Amino acid sequence: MDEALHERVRDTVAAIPAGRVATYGDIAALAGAPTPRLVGRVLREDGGDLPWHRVLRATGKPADHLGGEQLARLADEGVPARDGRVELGRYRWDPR
DNA sequence: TTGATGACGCTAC
DNA sequence: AGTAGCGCCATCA
Repeated sequence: MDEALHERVRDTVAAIPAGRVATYGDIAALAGAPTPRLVGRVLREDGGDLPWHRVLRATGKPADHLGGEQLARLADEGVPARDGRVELGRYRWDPR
């Protein structure tokens, strides 16, 4: 198991500022994960202590099992959702 | 070891 | 714009 990578992903997700969102692909690229699927796996295991609600798919849509829970949290942080979809082009986290 | 599954992404239709 | 198919890597049966 790559605990280093595991921790790297967690750190990256935790680095997402409030009011901003990031895609699984972005997290994978920043954390150096081989595939975005690994990001989802990490969130599934240790997502309890992480702002997982700021992580969306490339389409700007949250994961299916999350329901409106994620959208509600984002809206509370100032990220409005349009028809269950967030405007990535505007709220996408840019780690410049 | 092979096959199937999954908090996904990209391309094609 | 929405749906479908294939690829991706790690874990489990």
